Amino acid sequence: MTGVLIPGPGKRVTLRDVALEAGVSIKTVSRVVNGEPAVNAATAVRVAGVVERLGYRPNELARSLKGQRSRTIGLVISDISNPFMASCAQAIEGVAQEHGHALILCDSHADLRTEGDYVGLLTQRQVDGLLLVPAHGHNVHLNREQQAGLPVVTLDRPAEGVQADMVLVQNRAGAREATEHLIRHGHERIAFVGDVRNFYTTRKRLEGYKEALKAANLKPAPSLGAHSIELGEEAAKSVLDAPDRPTALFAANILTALGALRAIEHLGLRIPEDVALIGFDDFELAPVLRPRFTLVRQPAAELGRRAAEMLFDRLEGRGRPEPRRLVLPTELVVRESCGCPVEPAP
Amino acid sequence: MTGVLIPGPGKRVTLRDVALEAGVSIKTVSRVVNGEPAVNAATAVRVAGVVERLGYRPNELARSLKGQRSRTIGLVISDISNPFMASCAQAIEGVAQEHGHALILCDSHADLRTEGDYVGLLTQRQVDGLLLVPAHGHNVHLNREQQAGLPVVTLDRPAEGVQADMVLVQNRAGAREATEHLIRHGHERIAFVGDVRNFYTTRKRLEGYKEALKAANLKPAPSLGAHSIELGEEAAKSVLDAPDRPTALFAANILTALGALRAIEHLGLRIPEDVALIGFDDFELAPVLRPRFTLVRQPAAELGRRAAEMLFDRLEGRGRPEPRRLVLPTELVVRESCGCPVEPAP
DNA sequence: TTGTACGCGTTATCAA
DNA sequence: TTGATAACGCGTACAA
Repeated sequence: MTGVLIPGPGKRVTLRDVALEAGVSIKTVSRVVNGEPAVNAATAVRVAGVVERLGYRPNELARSLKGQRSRTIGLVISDISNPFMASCAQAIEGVAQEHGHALILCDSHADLRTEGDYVGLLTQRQVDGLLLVPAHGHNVHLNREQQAGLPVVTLDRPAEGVQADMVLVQNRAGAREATEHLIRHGHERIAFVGDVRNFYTTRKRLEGYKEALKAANLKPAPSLGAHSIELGEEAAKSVLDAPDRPTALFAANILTALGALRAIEHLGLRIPEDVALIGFDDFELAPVLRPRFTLVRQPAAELGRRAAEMLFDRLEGRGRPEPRRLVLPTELVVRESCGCPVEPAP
Repeated sequence: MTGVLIPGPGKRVTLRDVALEAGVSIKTVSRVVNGEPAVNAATAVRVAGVVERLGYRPNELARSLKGQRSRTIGLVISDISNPFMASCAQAIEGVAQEHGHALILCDSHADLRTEGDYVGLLTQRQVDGLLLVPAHGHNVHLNREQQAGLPVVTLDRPAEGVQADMVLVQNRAGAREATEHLIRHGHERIAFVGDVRNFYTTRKRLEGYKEALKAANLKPAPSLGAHSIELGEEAAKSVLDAPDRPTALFAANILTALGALRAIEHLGLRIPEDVALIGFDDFELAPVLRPRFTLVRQPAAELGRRAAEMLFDRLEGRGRPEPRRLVLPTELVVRESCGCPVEPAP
C-alpha cells in the first residue's frame, strides 16, 4: 500500500472493489447500482455508501458488451462547419441525450469513400443505429450494415442504392414557390444558379424552378456546377452578362446566394431594381443584409430532430417495418431582395 | 456451412464463427485479423478468405474492454450551432480520425450542470481523453476525472478550479489592437458592447479595450450583459442614444456585432461616417455586408486542431507532465466598417 | 506455427 | 435475499 490516496492513472474502481470493501458479492453491488428490487434495504444502503465513497462508476463498455447494445448512435455528416448541418447535429445530439445514447460524430467531407470507412468504423464500435447525410454516389456500404440489422436513417437527401428511412425537406415545392414569387413580381427572365447537378437537392430545386417557369410559359435558364462561393460568383456573373440579361435570379443554395450577391455588386447592379434575388437555405445574417434577403428557409433543427426520433422509433421497436419517408415543409421568408416593399425598421 | 449467406438481423459474426468455418482456433483468426506475423501463409490466406466471406468485423467494444483503452475521446462543447464552435469541432474530429479515435459529441448548451453530467457519462464510457469548452462556473467535476488519470484539454477558455491543459486565443491583445485601430482613426469616444461580464472571453476583451483607451488617455464606456442579438441591439442603442454619443463601437462578439448593426440602422446612423464599428469573432458574411465588416478573427479550426493534438500528446505519452497553455494569435481583418477606405471591388 | 486458458467488467442464470 | 458461475468477444500468456 502506498501512501498516496489519489488513485493513479488508469486505476478504475470496479464492482469487485466495491464488493470487497462492502463485504458482499459483486452481484449484490450490481443489483444496488442498477436499482434492482430484491435487495435488503440495510445492505443496499451500506453498499450505496461504499459506491459513493470509492467513487464507483459502472463501465459502460462492459455493459454494452454484455447487453448487446452500446447505447451509442453514429452520425455521419457531410460538413459540420455548414451551419445548416450544425443545427441538424445539435438537434440530433439533444434527442440522443434524451434517449440516454451517446453520439459519435463523423465528418465525411461529402466524400463517399470516407463515408464508407466511417460506417465501417461505427459498426465495429457496435453503434445501435446510424444517422447520415449521405455523400453523393452509390451508398452501397449501407446495404451490408442494414442487412446485418442496423437501423439507418438518412437526412437531407436519400441514400442511393439502399432502402432506408429518410427525412427530407420540400426542395421541389420550395424552389417552385420561390420561382412563382418572382414570376408574380412580373419577371420573365429568371435565371437559376445551382450547385453540382447530380446532387439530389440541386436536382429537386431545379425541377421546382422549371415547373414554375413551365406553368407560366417561360424559358428556364439554369447554370449549374457552382460548388463554392467563387464558382457561384462566376456563374452568376456569366448569367448576368448575357445579352438578354435576366431580371431575377434564384440561387439554389447558400454558396450560390453569396456568390450571386458578390457578382451583382461587382457588375454594379442594384437589388432588386436591376436584379431580384431569392436564395435557398437560411443563414443568420439574412435579415441583416441590405436589402434584406428573401429566401426559402429549411427547418434544420426539425430535420435533425425528426430523423433522430425516427431512428429511436426503430431502436425501440415502434413503427412498421417498411422504410419511412418524411418530407418537411420549407418556408418562403419574404423580405426585400425579391422586390417586395421595404419593411419599416422594427 | 449453412445455405444462408446473409446474416439475419442482430447476428454479428464473431471470431468464433470464423474459426469454426475455417477449421482453426479463435486465436489463429485473431492473429490473422491483427496482422500478427507468426502465421502460416497458407492458413492466413484461407482464414482471410473466410473473414471476407462472412463479413467479420472485430468488435471494438470487446477490444476496448480488454485493452483498457477505448480509442474514443469526448468533446463537450458549449454550442455546436455556433459557427465558431462548429469549426473547432470539425478540426477536432479530423485529428481524432487521424489518430484512429472516435469522437463523442456532447453539447452542454453552456450549462455547468449539463456539462458535469456529460463528463460523467463520458468517463463511464471509458473515453481516453476529454476536450471541452468549459461552461462558466466552477468546473469541479473535472478534478475527479483528472485525478483518476483522465487527460483533459480545454479550449477557448480555461476551466475554473482545475489545472488542465488549455488552448486559448489572444482575447486581450486582439481587443486592444482593434481598439487602437479605432483610436488611430481619431475616435475619442469609443464604446464597448459585450457579453456577460463573468465570461472569461468577455473579461479579457474588456481588459484589452481598457488598456488601449488608458494608453491614449481616453475614457472607457463599456456596456455588458448582451447575451443575444436582441440584447446586443438594446445595449448598442442605449449606448448610442447617450448625450455624448460615441463615434465608434467595439462589439466584443458576434452577437453584439449583429445587434449593433441593427441598432445603428434603426437609429438611422451611417457606418462608418456616424459610427465606426469593429467586431470580434469571424463570420462568413463579414465581407458581404456593406460596408464590409472589420473584425478580429479567431483561428477557430486551428484552435480545435491544436487542442486535439495537445490531447493526443498526452495520450501518447509525449510532453512534460505540467499543464500546458497555448495562446493563439488573433488577426485584425481590416475592411471598411472601421472607417478605412473602401477597397475596390475585387 | 498453432491452440488452450484466463481475464477485462458487466449482467443473467440458477442454486442456496 | 444472496452468491457462485457462466457468458459477452477479444487479446495475452503460456503450452503444445
